[in-house]
Amino acid sequence: MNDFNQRDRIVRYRIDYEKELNAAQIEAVSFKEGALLVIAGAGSGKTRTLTYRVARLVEEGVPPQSILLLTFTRKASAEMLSRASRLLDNRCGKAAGGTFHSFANATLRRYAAAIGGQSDFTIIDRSDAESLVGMIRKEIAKDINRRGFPRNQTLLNIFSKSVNKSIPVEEVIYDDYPHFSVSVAPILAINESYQERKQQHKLLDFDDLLLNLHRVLKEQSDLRRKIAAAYRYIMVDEYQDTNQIQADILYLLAGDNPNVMAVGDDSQSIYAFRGANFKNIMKFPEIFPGTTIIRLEENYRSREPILNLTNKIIDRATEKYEKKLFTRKVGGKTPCLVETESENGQSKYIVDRIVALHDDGMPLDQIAVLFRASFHSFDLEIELTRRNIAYVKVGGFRFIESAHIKDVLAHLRVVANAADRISWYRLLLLINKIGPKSAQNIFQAVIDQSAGFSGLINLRKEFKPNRGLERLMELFCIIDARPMSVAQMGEVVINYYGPIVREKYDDYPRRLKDLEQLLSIMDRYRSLEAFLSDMALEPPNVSKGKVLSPSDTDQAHLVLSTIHSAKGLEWHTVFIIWALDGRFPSIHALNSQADLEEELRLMYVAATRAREMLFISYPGEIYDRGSGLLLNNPSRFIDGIPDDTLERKYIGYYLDLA
DNA sequence: TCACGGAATATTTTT
DNA sequence: TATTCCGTGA
Repeated sequence: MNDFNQRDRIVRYRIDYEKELNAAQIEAVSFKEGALLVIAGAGSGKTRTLTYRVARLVEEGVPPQSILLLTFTRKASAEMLSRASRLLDNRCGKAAGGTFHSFANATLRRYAAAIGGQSDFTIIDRSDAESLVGMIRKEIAKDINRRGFPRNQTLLNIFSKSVNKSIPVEEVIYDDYPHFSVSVAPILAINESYQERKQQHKLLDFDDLLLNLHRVLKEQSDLRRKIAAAYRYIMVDEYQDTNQIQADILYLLAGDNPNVMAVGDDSQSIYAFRGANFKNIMKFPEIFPGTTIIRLEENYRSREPILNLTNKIIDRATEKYEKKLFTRKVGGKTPCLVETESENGQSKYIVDRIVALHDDGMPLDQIAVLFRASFHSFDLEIELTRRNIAYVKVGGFRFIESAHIKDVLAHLRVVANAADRISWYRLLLLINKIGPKSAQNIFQAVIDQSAGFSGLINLRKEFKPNRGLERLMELFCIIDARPMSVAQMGEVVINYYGPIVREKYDDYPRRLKDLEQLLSIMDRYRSLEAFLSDMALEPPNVSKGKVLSPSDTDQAHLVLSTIHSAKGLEWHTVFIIWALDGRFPSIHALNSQADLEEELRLMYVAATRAREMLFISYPGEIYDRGSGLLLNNPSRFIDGIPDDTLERKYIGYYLDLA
């Protein structure tokens, strides 16, 4: 028996852990020194365990500031910490929490001086990165013929994969994109130039955040020790979705006396496409010798018939930690597999069921419709609107990615970082009569002055501004003249941008509404830098066009969500749509065993979201335009499961109504 | 050098 | 079904 367990008897805890947790959970929560791996099955109280552990450590007298909770989204960590605060007291809120990316961002800015870097970098998202790559390829590789050369998007996928999997770019090409092998040289040249440009313009993409943090920790051992000493207790949630660099960062952060707790479920690893490697979780005990392993196998979420099905689904995975989930929630309805005669028949069936449930008194926010890809819900959305059912859509294309939002942000970004070439281009090209060439000249002239964004104002003589450019100069004069709050700055930018959006888009009223929404978000920030970082790192997850007006938020909404965005959540009733072989699994995953396994886990994640009722549906016959195939089989992940586990139904009565 | 129109080309999930 | 790219005319 170790010291800690002896103390356990003496200390009087304010929280009654024995009563609130099961044996395995208590073991995890009261674990103190060393490395701990918690293999937590779906619905086994993973979040609960992490939350109680934070509270427990604080009760033990650990200073909350020395606890670091790394999660998959910042929302998740904020929620856990606030739950811990409610359990114990608000000391728990002082623990540090966030994603690997947000932690990297904060750390790099804080220690910028010490590492000889700059703190006024801008974080660029995927589409920013794409336009940068686009600029470069035009300059250095204009002679490459279009055909047979990867698009910007693909180029970025290659670069990013190389970083996230810690393997050279060439190798990624040979392994995953053999058809581009002939273009290795120009691709490498573009990559090199891309890395240079980012440095020049003080831009960091998502991968750079992790890379830079990793490099700093690795190369500057004094600083590493300092940071490691600051965070004596580290917890990582969703460990199955970390990649190699994140695992390395964790190792370096943990220091020589690692107190690290990793929680995850290899069966729920669904982010391989961005370099996540579920084998990380298998390797954890090797990296931290002497790791204690605890399994949480009791499922508190789902009724037995649902769990029977999900156990059957994950049985088909070939590589996993063996675990057997069980539940005490016996009884309940057998999950249903529903074939409908068409896509619209599927939508109508779903809406009918939802209306029926709602009429029986079920709140709409207890129901979710989940799907593999964002566009799978288009037809359903039309049907829901027609029947007047309130819904929110999560995942897929986002609010923040729409052109008008990015336009406004570009103006703010050059204020924060005048070297941000992407944003200069973006905002200059909005102006009439200014194209790439003029934008380049103006950008260069601004940079040459090294007077920040306000350098633009002094260019009157050189560039003989037209009306549009004149207005932009006036805008920057206003911003330059006096200090402003984030929201005030947003307001003057939107005032400036108003005429542009009216001219550019027919649907400008809707877009102007979005900008209002953006303003109300800005209102919550005191520093422009923090606002911009957050917009890149954790933008509002609600899809575009579905931004809620404040009056709407009280009302319960049906949830439509991609499965990826549904991770960690649960509902009373869950519908999984488009469980059609070729859609789910996606047609593009069919020729790779690893991809198929990932899709299988995705189906598992979707099905384990349900507490009481689960419906899986697919349209009976769909012609796939892309491949020319006729898709007419249910998803292989649920096909062939006996009727007593998954009840089959065919719904054909909508045929005449379509 | 810019703007516009027609043609070509496709995957999806997110920090 | 959109979006993105290229060539042409002003």
